[in-house]
Amino acid sequence: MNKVILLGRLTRDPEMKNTTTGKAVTRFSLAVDRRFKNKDGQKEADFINIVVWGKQAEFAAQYLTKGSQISLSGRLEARSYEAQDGQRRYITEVVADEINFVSSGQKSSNAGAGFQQTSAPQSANNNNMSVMGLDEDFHLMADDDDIPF
Amino acid sequence: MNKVILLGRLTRDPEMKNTTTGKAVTRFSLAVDRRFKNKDGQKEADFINIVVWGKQAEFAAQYLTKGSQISLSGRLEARSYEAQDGQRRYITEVVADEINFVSSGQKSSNAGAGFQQTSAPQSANNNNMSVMGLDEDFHLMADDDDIPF
Amino acid sequence: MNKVILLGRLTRDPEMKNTTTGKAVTRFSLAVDRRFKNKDGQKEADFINIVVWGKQAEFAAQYLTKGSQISLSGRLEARSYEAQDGQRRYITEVVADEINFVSSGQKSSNAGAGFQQTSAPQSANNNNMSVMGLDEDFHLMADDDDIPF
Amino acid sequence: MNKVILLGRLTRDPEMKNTTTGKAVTRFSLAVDRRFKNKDGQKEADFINIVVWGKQAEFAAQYLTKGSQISLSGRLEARSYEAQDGQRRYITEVVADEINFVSSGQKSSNAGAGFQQTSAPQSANNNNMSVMGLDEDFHLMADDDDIPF
DNA sequence: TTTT
DNA sequence: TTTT
Repeated sequence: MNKVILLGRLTRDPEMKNTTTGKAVTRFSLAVDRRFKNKDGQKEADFINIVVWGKQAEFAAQYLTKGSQISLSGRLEARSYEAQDGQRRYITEVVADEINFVSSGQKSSNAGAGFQQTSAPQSANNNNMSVMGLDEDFHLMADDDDIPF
Repeated sequence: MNKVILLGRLTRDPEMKNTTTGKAVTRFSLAVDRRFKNKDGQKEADFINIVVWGKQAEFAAQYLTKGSQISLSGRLEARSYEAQDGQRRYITEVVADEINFVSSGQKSSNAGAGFQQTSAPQSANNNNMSVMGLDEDFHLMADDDDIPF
Repeated sequence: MNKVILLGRLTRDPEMKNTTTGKAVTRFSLAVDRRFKNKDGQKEADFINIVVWGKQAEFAAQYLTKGSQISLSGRLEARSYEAQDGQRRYITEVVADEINFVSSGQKSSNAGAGFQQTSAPQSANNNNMSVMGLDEDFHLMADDDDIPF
Repeated sequence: MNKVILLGRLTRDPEMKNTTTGKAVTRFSLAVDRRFKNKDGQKEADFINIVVWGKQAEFAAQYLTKGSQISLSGRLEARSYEAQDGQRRYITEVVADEINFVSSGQKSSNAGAGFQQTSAPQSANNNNMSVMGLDEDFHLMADDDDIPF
C-alpha cells in the first residue's frame, strides 16, 4: 500500500517531455497549504513534486496551468540520480494516477480549454471535474512483467 | 488502517445534537461527484453520511452550510440499530477527524462567520483553510480504555 | 476525490457472481480492527462490505479466503435498492480497485494457490504481494461515457 | 488535504533524538514494496523517510525494530537545509501521525515489549494492533498559533 | 450474518 | 526555484 492524496495549487505551468521511448511525462510542483500556522502566525505550504505519465501527462499539460487548484491521488516514489558534482542524490516525488480539477488559477475564464469555470462556485457544475481519464498507464499491463503475482 | 478521504459539497445544513453525556455530534450528507459519467452521459454523485464529534462538531455546525465545498478525512464506521419494524438495520458512515474548507456554498460573503469567501475562487485567500482545530476528540485519550495496546 | 484505504481480514470466503452482461463481481465483508478499545476494554472491528469488479473479481475469488489479511484501496459508493418489504433501502459499500495480500488466513500453507505463505513473516518474500493486476475495470474506458471531461 | 498511507517494513531500527526543547523525534526508513515488477522481473521497493514526533516517537522507538511490518498514515512534508557543500538541498519526508503494527520483524517473540508476536501470523491475536496512542502531538493545540482559522 |  |  502506497497512497498519497493531495489538494493544492500548481506553482507554475506544467512541463511535458517525451521519453526516448516516446512516452509523455509531465512534471509540476504543487503547493499544499499546511493546516496550522507556524509560530509566527504565518501560513505555510509544502511544495511537492508531481510526475504524471502517459495519456494523463498530456491532459495535465493541456488543461492545468500555474495556480490551478487540483486534488490528486498517487504513490510516493523514491529514486536516486547522479548529480552534476558526481554525487548520488535522492529525491522522492509523487507519481499521480488520478487528478481532479477543483478550480482554475486564471482570473479570466479559460475559454476553449475544455473547462468553463465561472466565478460562482455554487453554480459551477464542473467543479471537481476530472481532468484525467485513466487510472494509470494501462497498456503497461500488457506485458507479463507488470503482473504483480 | 481505516482511512477515507472525500472532496464534496454538503447537501444540506449540518445538524448538531448533544449526547446525553453532553458531547456534541454533527451530521450531514456529502455529495461526492463520481469521476465518470454513467451510460446516459449523466454526471452522478455518491451521497455519503458524515459524522463529526466533539469540538469539531461545533465548528462544523458553525461554519459549514448547504453547498460548502470541503475535503475531509476520517474512518469508515459500520453500526447497526433496531429499525421501527423491529428489524436490525446496518449502516455505514464516515467519522470525520479532519475537515478542510475549500469554498463556500453561499453567494453572498458569510460575514461574521469567520470566513470571508468571495464569489471569485481565485481571489479567495482562504481556500483550503482548515475549519477544524483538532485531529480527533482528544480528551478521550485520558482514560486507559483508549490506549490501543 | 473519493478514496478509501483499509487493512483487515475477510470474515468469510468471497462470493463471485456474473452480471447478465457477463461481468464478474465478487463480494466479501472485511473486518477492520478499531484502533481503540471500547469502554469495556473490548477490541472492536468494523465490518465493511467490499465489491470488486472484472478481472480483479476473479483474482479475489481465486486467491482470497476467509481470514486472509489484505490491504485495499477503492472508493465509497452509496446506492439504494428495493427491499423485500417494498421499501427503499440505502447501503454504502467500498468498490475496491487495488488489493494487496498481507497474510494468509489459513494455518496450512495454501499450496498451489499462487501464494506460498510461510509461517515466518520475516522470511516471506511475498508479504504485501499484490493480488490484483489492474487498477480498475479498464475496458470501460473504451466508450465515451467514461471520459470525465 | 495532505495524506500519505503506507504499508511496509523498517529497513533498520528507529533512531530517537530529543530536540533542544525536549521534544522526542524518531526517524526511520520504510521499505514499501512496489505493486509491479520492473522490466527485469525484479521486485522493487521505495525507501521512504519517516518522522514521528512527541509521544508517538517514544512508542515507535520502543516497539518498532528493523523488519517490523507497519501501516502508517501521515502527511508529506518538504523542507530544505544547507548541505555541507553550502548548497541548499531539498528533501521530502513523511510525518506519521498514526502507526499500526502489522507483524514483528523478529523471529523470537518480543518478550516484555508489549507485543507477543509469534511466528505464525494466523495465530497472532495482535495483528494490526495499534502501536500509537495519539493522533498527533496534541499539546501543541494549546497555543493559538495552531488554531487553523 | 462477522475476521485474527 | 514556489501557488491562492
